[in-house]
Amino acid sequence: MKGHQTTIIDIANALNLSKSTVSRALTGHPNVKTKTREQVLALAAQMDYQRNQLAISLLTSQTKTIGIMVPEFLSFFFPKVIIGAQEVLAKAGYNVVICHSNESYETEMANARGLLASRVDGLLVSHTKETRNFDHFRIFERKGIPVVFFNRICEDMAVSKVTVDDYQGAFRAVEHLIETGKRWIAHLAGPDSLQNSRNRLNGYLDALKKHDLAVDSSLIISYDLTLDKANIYVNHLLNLPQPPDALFAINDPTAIEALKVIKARGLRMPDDIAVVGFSDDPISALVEPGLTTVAQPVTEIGEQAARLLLSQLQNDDDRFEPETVVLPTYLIIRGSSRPS
Amino acid sequence: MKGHQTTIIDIANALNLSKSTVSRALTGHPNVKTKTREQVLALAAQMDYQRNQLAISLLTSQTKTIGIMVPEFLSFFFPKVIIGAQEVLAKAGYNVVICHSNESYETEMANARGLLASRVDGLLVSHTKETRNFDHFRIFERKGIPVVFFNRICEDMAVSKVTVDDYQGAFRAVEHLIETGKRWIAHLAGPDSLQNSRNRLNGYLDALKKHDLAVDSSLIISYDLTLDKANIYVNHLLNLPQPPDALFAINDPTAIEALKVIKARGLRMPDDIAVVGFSDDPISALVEPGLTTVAQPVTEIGEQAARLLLSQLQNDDDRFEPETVVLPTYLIIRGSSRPS
DNA sequence: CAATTTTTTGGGAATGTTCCCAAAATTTAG
DNA sequence: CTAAATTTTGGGAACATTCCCAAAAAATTG
Repeated sequence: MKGHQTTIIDIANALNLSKSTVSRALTGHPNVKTKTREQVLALAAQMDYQRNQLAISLLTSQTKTIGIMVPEFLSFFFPKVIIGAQEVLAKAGYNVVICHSNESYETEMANARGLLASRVDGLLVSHTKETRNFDHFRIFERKGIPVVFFNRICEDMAVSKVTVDDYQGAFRAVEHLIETGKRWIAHLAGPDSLQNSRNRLNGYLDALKKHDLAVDSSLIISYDLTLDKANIYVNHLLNLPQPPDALFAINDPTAIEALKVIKARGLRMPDDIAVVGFSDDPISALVEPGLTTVAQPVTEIGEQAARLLLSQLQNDDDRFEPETVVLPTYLIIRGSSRPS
Repeated sequence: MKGHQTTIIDIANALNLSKSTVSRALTGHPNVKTKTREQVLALAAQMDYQRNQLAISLLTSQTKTIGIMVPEFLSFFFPKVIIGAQEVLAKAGYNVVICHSNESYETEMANARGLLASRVDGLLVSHTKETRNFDHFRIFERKGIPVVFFNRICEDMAVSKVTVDDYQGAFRAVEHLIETGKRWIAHLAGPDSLQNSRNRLNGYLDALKKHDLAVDSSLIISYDLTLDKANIYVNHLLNLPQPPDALFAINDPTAIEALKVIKARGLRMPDDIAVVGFSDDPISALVEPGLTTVAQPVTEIGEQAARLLLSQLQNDDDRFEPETVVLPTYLIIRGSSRPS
């Protein structure tokens, strides 16, 4: 008994039927005598029969499984995206396999190989900050397995993509700081490898330009998103001969780290220095002062990515045109920048 | 070309070899001429060959995949457990499929069916708060697929389990409140369906008893962990003729909701009312005042659960003895209860 | 150089399922 | 009651792989 799972052949033998008939009864095929179907169903339930998806997938060469690759899932962002995607995919009868690469390029490649071997039907990807070579994703493209990028996207691949308007969000955030009278605005930027880092940086730069403010390169620091580094850089900025009167951070964890440093130094927010983050992490509403931040429709990113993938999965007969969806962001103003 | 993945037969035909030889070359079997192996490997790389795990799993009847079922993964807790488990399992050559049931019993059952159909080799489970019937997990047991419960465990099943010492943690937390002079301590408890809720409640009760404090049932409220309810109940407690001077909450999100209500009412912490949570959510260190909380070794829960599963997976020849691991908790005292 | 040993290769079964086509059983019509 | 039509069932191929056993090729020995 050990290790042996009930198969349709076990049921067929027990009832003196052929596996074909049992298969038909189980899958709800119409051409089965009612009595036969009932017998099969009853025995299947009794024997804990559970269809073997491996065999079916092997035969039909589709697994009805989508791989989702994310760089991490300790912050609220990626789990929430996944939930959005999963809901849409589940409705279409797809399962989901989640891989997190822990921001490691090596792990990401290994995961991609694994998903390829387990024959996922499609892929939703947000790559690591280390990823500069995308060959492990191009294999999917070559094999005709649809790939959709979200949040962190690869510009060079002709596949569907979902992002938020990072440029506009950053622009609006910095303009808000300028409107509240800030003139010497620092930017803790993300790594250059991420397209959304670059877009946010450009939004920052253009907002300064629009308002005829000088861009000072000593106020712009790109870093790798590890929080202990954020701490160092914020301290560095505050130690400058002319410290900034505002800080726009690449994301909320970074901004909150800045809040800690600023509070520890006894500076007042926003009077001495205002802070704005990006992503509206739930924590941001709870810290004191509340963190002004650029919010994005997180669940919708997942939903949209899933929809783009599904549409590609369904219309595979003719040539597919990749699509890019850019979702809007909106500024949430809280105590860290609201003029008193 | 479309939809067709390269197989060993494609390679075999191209090189005028049999599929057996190609298979051997690819799997590193020793009995292959070096030159043949090189040819096969070169062509495989060139043709983007990727072994079909479905076929292998079907043949060997093991998928080298472990299912992890969690009720949610928006809070930091479950992702962190998953990361711990995944690390241990990956080292042993296992992949992981994550299912979240969104606290829905129906979804949990559907997920269990899915994992059964896709033939996972084992299961790590933390069930939903709705789950009272565990038949969908017993099927795995009956089929000889090892199951390990963690965090939220089913007492009635003779399988391995990993928990923290909820009783001791709660006891210590409440004793701490008593030591700081609190005498009228409320408890916002979790649903009765969760074993850890019951254990924490017992720890609370026994701490009161040990210090000869009266247990007042109006100060104990069980609820379903939805935060808007928490808000209502905290307000209710504060409106009592004799409001509590301390609150022990089932978890940190609940405690933080309480903090909000208390601050909105202009009460001082911990003088007017002290608050203690459970689980040491990262947010708890950031709110003001900092939240006193019972911390637990989160990643280790996942690691231990994975190890228990692996040991069961490896020694399947003889009878297996289920094991229960109880990990220690420790109290972190912050501003919400530290006497001024 | 034949005989023996060793290395390398090929053929076929097995895994669990679906689906097509043919065969058998049942129902309907004349 | 037979013939035709319909319903129900069975047999076998196919999916991609591994592994066992036998066959072929190469290497070694006397």
